[in-house]
Amino acid sequence: MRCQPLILFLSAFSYKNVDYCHCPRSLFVLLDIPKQPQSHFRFAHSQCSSQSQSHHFPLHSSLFSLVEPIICQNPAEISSFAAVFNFLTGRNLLRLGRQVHAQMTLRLVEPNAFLGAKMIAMYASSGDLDTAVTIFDRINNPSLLLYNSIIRAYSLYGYPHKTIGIYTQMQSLGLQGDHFTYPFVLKCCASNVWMGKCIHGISLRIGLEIDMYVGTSLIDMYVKCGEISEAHKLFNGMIVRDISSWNALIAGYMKNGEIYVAEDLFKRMVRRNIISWTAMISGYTQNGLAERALDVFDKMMEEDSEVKPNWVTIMSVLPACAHSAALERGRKIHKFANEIGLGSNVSVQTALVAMYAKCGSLVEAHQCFDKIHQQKRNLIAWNTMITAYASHGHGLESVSTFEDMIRVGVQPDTITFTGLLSGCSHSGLVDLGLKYFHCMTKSYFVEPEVQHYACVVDLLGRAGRLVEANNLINQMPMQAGPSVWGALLAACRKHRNLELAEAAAKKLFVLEPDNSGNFVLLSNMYAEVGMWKEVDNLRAMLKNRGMRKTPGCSWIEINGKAHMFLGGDTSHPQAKEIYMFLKELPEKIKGVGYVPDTSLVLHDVSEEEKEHNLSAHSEKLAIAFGLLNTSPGVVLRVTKNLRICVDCHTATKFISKIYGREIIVRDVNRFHHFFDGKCSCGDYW
DNA sequence: CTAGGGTTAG
Repeated sequence: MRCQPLILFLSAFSYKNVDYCHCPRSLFVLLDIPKQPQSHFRFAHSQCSSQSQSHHFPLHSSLFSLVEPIICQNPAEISSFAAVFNFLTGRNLLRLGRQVHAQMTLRLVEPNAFLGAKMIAMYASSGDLDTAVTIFDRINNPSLLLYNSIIRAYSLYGYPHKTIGIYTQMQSLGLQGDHFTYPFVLKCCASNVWMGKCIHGISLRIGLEIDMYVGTSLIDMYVKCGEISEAHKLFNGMIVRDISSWNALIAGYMKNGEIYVAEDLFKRMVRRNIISWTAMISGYTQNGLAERALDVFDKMMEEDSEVKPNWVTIMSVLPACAHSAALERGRKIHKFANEIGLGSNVSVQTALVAMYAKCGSLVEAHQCFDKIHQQKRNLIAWNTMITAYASHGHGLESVSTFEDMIRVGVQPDTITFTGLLSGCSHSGLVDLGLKYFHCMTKSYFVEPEVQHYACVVDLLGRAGRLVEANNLINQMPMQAGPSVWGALLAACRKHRNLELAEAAAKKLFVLEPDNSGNFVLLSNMYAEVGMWKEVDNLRAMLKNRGMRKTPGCSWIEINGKAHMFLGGDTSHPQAKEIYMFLKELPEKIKGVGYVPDTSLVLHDVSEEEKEHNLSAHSEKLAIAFGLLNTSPGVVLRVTKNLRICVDCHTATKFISKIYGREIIVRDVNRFHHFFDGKCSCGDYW
């Protein structure tokens, strides 16, 4: 094989699309390796340092034999090596890169600033920042290009201090930085407006603010520092505006909760790309408007055929399905993701696991997790699966998944333990949970945080060990947050400890003054023991603060369409049938042992809600609607915005028995699988 | 070179 064309080819291919027709056949081996999306940067980092490295690079020796002739024929050619490193950049081929590097060293090729920059780019993109830094340190006559590549590396790895340090060092050498430097330096000012403003000033002084990339980076910087008006000012003053400048501003307004401004900007855009659409979709999701997110996704698919959804788009729309428990929608998007070749993207797969779990289909969630290639299973993927099991009350599976994760050498983090501990508490695995809690620092190097304490308070509390739970709160090394007191309050409700409940509620009224749920819970406890004066006091407090009890709301998806019910709702077209069904229900299930729990009827907060008697609870309406509109054997999946009430829980158990149905209810904090008269929570929720 | 991003407790 002649080598010069190969070098030319490699360098050309690294920059632009190349006409494939003239390539030697063997080169297709090289061509088949896609450039990795940038996120692999971060993950490659941890993957490469784990022991399973060798599985990543099965192609190395054959690839190396392709690259070798170039090196052999031009042993001292800096440009040959530069072309090869350039090609390897972004392809996650660390070992091959190291082989080339070794050959280079053997042939006594000393890298200059140009070659050094290419090497740094290769190492940084393959997850080996340390080597990139070493190379940088050894180059004697650094150039702007060299500085840019190390700044890029540091900034993408998320080391703001290092980036700024190198940038300062560069300045002290008299190198100003160019339009390639500033986007990366600005990325590091995300939470430091002061620094951002300094860099902004410098870029103005050297006349870079007219650069599109620098301009957009400045907008993004101000957005990330929470100074949206500053960002908008910059946007207005920009001479050359790009789609990305609009996108950055739209995303900023969405993050700031100013949806209308974002919508207006989006409407005013002359041209939109996939990022504009994705910004809208994820913006809606972030602001809790899942339905709108799904609508925008559909609209994009209908109206804008130019635009092609990518993995970020899919990842942004799946949480919207999860949020609204739209299982059918989620399945469709899953199919679509497979069609456009995103089926083996870890991030998409992880989003799928979460979506299926949150839509109540633990089976499909697990199937998706299984399909994630062993080596690609990163921290987030494991966390998602552990949390999925936890929310479905499969504590033992949470634990065994956690142990698998440890076995394959993935280091757990704080979220892993919240998942694991909540799994233990949802399943009543008190001792196991306590064991993990007590050894998490020593064995796994994860320091307990507030949310872990909340899980353990919940764990002890559900089991009735209220005094221990309370003691734990007193021993906490940090301030107990709302989640901790909330867990204690819920436990006190379950085990009827009014004294502790009052203490917990008192804290919560201060910590969460807008959460009516705490008032309602305590009021229900007073009512249970007939302390009506206290009930009245709490009602008055609610009223004074202008709050109302959050109305109960449930929905069920049938044939891909969501049907929503409020407590006592009569507005549904089939309301008559539903109420007829519910009227006859108690008599039917009394036959198999149902005893209505009417205690809660008396405790509704406001008078007008008294009419919403037990049979009209929103979850019952949804279940009745489901039974009336599906064929026998179909699984019913109901989602509720609050916790399921005791009577509905009991009734649903009996319904599952006499109708032979599997009914899956997602309430605010967990899943209940009803089947054959039993619930997966074991009445432990 | 810039813009969009999957996992968190009651």
